Amino acid sequence: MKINKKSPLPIYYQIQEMIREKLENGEWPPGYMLPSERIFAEEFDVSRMTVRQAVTELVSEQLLTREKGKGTFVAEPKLEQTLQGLTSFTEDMKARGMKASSELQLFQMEEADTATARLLQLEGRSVYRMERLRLADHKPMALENSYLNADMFPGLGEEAASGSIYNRLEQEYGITIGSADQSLEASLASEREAELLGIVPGAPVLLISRTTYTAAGAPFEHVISSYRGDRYKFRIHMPRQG
Amino acid sequence: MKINKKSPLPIYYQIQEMIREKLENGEWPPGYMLPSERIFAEEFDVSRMTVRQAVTELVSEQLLTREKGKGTFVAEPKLEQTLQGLTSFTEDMKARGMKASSELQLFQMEEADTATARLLQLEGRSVYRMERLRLADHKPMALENSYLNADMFPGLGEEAASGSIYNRLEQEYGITIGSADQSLEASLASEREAELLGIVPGAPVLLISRTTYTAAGAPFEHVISSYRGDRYKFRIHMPRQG
DNA sequence: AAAATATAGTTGTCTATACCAATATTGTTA
DNA sequence: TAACAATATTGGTATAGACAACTATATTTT
Repeated sequence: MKINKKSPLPIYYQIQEMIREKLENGEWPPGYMLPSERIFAEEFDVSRMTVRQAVTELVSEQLLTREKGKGTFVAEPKLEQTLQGLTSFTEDMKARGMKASSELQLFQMEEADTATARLLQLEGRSVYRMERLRLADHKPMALENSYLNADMFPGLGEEAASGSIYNRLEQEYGITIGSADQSLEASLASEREAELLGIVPGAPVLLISRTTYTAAGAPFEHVISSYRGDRYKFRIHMPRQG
Repeated sequence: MKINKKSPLPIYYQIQEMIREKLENGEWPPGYMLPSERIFAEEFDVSRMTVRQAVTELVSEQLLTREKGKGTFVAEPKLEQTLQGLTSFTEDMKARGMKASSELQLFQMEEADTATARLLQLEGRSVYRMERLRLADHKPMALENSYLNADMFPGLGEEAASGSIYNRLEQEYGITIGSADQSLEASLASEREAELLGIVPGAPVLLISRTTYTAAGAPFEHVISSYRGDRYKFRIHMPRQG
């Protein structure tokens, strides 16, 4: 509960981070009333406007809510959080109360086809291709084909397929994951898909295609997954207007 | 380009709305550099901080971007906008460059089944049910079944099925559309679906299920749509971490 | 006891100013 | 002309204070 006025970090930012930490570690639970702006200002010996600047951003992130005449309160958890962590099969299954695992079917470097090269904006045409059978509670759920821009991740080995690949890309290759485009369509299982997924050819599958971008806007990954139609529903919450 | 200092509306809000209007009518296109905060302040004869308050919110909405030492600029259109207006079939098709139309198959008041009653949190069990065949460029695209809470919209007639039903609900019944939950899954066309959609039974269809809530959080509509798998892809952009 | 009133505390809005940091522009020099 | 330096402009941070609008509580009046 201290700030450093001589830090190069802005005061409002220090206060903001302090509050954020209280929220994250649960010290200030949903519904909790924060100290008033004047109390904050006095405690830190800063102007009230500086406190307001710290709080305003957290309010716009919907972590806090302000009520005129009453106070500032910790917001209820956003339903919107369903959107986050959704890229990861592991996270997705965890949220559904299932245990995720996978069987590596294939890992190799290869020449990208035209569509993939275009999506990944490839200079050269080398991609890592990774095919994994995704299991939920040890039962087949999806067949996933990933294509990674090989130029961006030199020396990536087969062991990357196990564990959290995103963490590794962020830590070892210094990228920051930004946004993603996804498309979903209904299709029928091919022979190979059917065999691996344990369904009959022609059974319905949900085809999910995703392109993931770095925070800088560079596409680095393209994934095409076939989910068993009888086991998987894609859920999404749309905050406003739809 | 005027503000009214004696209006009960806050000055920062008036400035904000003025800017918003310039953005919406295209007077200030993407990339356009806004007058500097000091210019604004002088022009309106207000404090620079007041101008900043107006701009800050628009920046947090990603309609504007600020660059230190350079200026404040109109942001490029958000890809995220694909999320908005997505509830409406008409809007969706328009965004895809196609013309939407529909054929009303059924409109009646009926008793809700258990699942629908639960989703809509019905007191009574009356719902309007509306079945519409949705066409894009005059070709069948989806079969849509809507269930509306009848208690909330007394006297709704068959003519509601044509035109923008959301506008009507907002204007005549005073609701404000808030959020929505959607789920997507792959399935196979039933006999009836196949006939209306012009495909063979067992062809892949994308089942989209949506529950729409008012801004106050009350569910008022549940829609189940079957989209032709060969003609429709559901696209979504996930801003961060997604 | 109930109703009206005062009071204190909260966020909301706004001012006028000051200085900092990053960038763009202009002027000067080699 | 090119490189460098000075200046101007822009947004970023921060202050100290003021009054308004709203809420809750305490007090007084009826």
